[in-house]
Amino acid sequence: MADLLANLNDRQLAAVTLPPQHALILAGAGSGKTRVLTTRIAWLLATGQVGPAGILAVTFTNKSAREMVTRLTAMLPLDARRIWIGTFHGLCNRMLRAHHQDAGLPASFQILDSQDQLGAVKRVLRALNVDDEKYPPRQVQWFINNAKEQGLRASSLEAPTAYDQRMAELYAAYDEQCRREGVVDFAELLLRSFELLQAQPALCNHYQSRFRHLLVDEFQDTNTLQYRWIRLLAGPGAAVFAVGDDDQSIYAFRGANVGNMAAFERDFQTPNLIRLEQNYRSFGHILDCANELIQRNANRLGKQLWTEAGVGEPVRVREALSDQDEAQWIVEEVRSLVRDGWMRADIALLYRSNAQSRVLEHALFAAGMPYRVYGGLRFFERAEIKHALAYLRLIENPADDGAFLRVVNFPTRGIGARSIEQLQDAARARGCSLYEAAKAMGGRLAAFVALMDALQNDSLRLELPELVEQVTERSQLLAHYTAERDGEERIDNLRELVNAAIAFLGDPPAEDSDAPLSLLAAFLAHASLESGENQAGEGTDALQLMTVHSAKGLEFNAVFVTGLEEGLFPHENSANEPSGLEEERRLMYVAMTRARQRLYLSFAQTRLLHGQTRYHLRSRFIDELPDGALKWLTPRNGLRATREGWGGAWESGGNAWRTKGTQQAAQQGAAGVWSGGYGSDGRTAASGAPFRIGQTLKHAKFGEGVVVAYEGTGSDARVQINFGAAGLKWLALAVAKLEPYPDK
DNA sequence: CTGAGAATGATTTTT
DNA sequence: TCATTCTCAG
Repeated sequence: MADLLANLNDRQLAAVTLPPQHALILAGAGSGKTRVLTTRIAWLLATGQVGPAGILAVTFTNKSAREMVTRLTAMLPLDARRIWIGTFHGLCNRMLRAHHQDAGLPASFQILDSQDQLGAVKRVLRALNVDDEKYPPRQVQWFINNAKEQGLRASSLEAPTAYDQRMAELYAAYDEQCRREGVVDFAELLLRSFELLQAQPALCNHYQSRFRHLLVDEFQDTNTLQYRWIRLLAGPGAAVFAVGDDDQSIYAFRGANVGNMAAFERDFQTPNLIRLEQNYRSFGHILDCANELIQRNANRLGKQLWTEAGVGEPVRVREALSDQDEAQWIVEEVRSLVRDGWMRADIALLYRSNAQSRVLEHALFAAGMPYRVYGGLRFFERAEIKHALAYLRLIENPADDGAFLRVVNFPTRGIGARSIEQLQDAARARGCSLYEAAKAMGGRLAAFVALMDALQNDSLRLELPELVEQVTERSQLLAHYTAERDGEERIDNLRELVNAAIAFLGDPPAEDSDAPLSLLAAFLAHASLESGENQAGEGTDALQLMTVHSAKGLEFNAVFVTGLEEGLFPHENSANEPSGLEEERRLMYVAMTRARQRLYLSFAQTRLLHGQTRYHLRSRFIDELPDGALKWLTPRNGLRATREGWGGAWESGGNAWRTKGTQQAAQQGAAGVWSGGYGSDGRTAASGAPFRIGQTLKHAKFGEGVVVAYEGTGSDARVQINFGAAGLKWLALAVAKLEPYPDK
C-alpha cells in the first residue's frame, strides 16, 4: 500500500485517496494524470473498498485504455478483464452484446466505421432517389451523427424547415436500413446503450448498483451523449471521478463539449475539486510561455503550471523567408541536435494541418534524415483489409448489404452495374437482402453465391486464422493483388490480417453474456473498434512528424512548432466559429507543453498553399508569449509589420484573400520581394510599386493600413492591405490611390 | 470494365 | 498544388 502511494505529491495523493464521492480532477499537462487515475483504481481495490467488478473506467482511445490496463496490472496482481476498462464505444459494445435482445439487436450485429457509414448513407440516398447535390452524403452523415450525439432520434427532431424535414426523413430511412442489415454505427453504439438503460429500469438498476466507481479520462473531450450516459450509469449512488483539462480541449469540432466540466460540478454538486498543477515534464521557460498564453482565454476553470526543474533553456523563435527555408533550417537544426547526442525519435515536428508535412518531408528526404509521419490510413482501414473483412462480414451476416456490394464484384468477376441494379430492384420488391435475392439469380451471381456458401461452410469447420486465409484465397483477393504491379504491400497486409486473427485468439475480449459470441463476430467487432496501428517502423530512430492534434498526450525532448502564421495557426477557418480562436490557443498550448527540454517556434514569410504563394503575418500566439522566456534566432522585428490593429481583421472574417478571380502570384515577383534578405528594403520591384510588405499606407477612404500581401505583376498587380477596423482589402495598384506613410 | 481527363475542394480525428 | 472523386469514351 505504502508502495502504491509512494512518490505521489500532496495533491496527487489527495486525489488518489479521496472518499467515495464525486470528484473533478483538473489535471494540467504533464501533471501525472494517468498515474493518478490508475493509482486511484489500484488504491480502491487494494483497500478493499470495491471489487474489480465494481469499477468502470472509460477513456477515448484504445491506446490509453491499454496503457491503463498495463499500468494497473503492474501495480496489482489481478485479472484486468474483469474490470470494465475501455473506450466509450468499447464499453457500450460490451453492454449491447450482453443484452442484445433487450436492445433490439441481432446477437452478431456488426459495427460500421465512418467509411462504411458513408457508404450506407449513399445507398439510402440512392434508394430514395435523393438529389445528392442538394443532400451531399457527407453532410447527411454529419447530420445523423450530430443528432445521435445529442441523444436525438429522427422522430424527436425538430424540423422547422423543409430541409430539416427531409434530413430527418433520411435519418429515419438510414436507421431503418441499418436495422434491416443488422449493423450499427459508432454513434449508435452509444445511443443504443443509453436508450437500453433508460428503457429497462431493472437493467439500469443492476448496473447502477454494480458500478460503485466510475472513472472518466479526458473528461473535457466528452460529448453531450457521453455525459448523459455517465450520469445515467452513475445513478444516485456511484462516485464519479472525472479527470480532465479544460485548457486541452481541442475537439469541439467533433462534438466535444468543454462545458461538461462545469456542468459536472453543477449537476453532481462535486464536493471535491483538485488541481494538479505541478508539471513533471517541461522546464520553466516553456511553462511560463504556456501559462502566459493560455491565461488569455476567458472562461477557464483556472490553473497555473509550475515545476521544480528550473527555468531551463529559453524558447527559440525563428522567422523564415519561406516554407522551404523553414524546412531547410529545421533539417540543419535537427542534424546538429543529433550530432550533440539527441535521439531523432525524441524530436517532434508539429504542424497545424497535414498539408504542411509535404515541404518538411521533402527536405528531410533530400537530406536522408529518417522520419516518421503519423496519421493517414490505419491497418483496418486499408482497402484490401476492408475487402477481406467484407467477405467475413457477409459470412457472419448475409443480410449485410454494404458488405455484399463491396465484394460482389471485387475482384472483378463480370458482375456489372446493371446486374446489380436489377438485383437491388428484386431485393426491394421482395423485401429481402441482396444476398437472398442473388440466390434466385443465375449466371455469375449464382457463382458468387456458390463461393459465399462454400466460405460459409469453411467457417463452420475452420479456426479463425485459417478461415481468414481461406477467404483471401478463394475470393481471389490474393490472386488479384499478385497480378497487380504494386500489389506486394497489399498481399503483406492480407497476411498480416491472418496474424491479427491469431493474436486475437490469444487475447479474446471479455464475455458478459451467457450465449457466447462467435469468434468471427467478435473479431469483426474488434476490427471496427480498433482501427489498428498507424504505421510500422517503430524500431528505427526516426524524427516524429505529426499534427498538433495527434501530439496530444505525447511528449518529446525537443519540439518544433512550425508554421506559426496568422491564417494557418490560428487557422483562418477558426475565425468563423464561436470561440474558435480560443480553441486554436488551446491547441497552441497543447503544442508547447509537449516539449520537455527544448522548444522551437517557427514561422515563414511566404508559404505555398493550395498552389498559391501566400504571405502571412506571424502568429499572434508568438506575440502573446513573455519576452523573458524567448530567444529570437532572427531579428525580432524582421521584415514584418507590427501587428497592431490586427484583431479587427480577424473578426471581419479573415477570408479576404480568397477573393475570386485573383491572378496567380508570380513566383519571380515574390522572389524579388524577398531576395534582399533580412533588413533589406524588399521593395515590390517586379511591379515597380514603391511598397513593401509590412509598410504602413494611407488610403483616402479606408484610412491607415498595413500591406499584408502582394499578387500579380504590372497592371495586374494588387496589394492586400489590412485596414484594421475596415478589414482586409485587395486593391489594384493601377486603380487605388495609396500614399506611402512613414514607418513607425 | 478500364483508364484518361475533368472537376472539385482543401483544418483538426477517434471510435 | 495536388490528391481524390467523377464522368465518359472506348
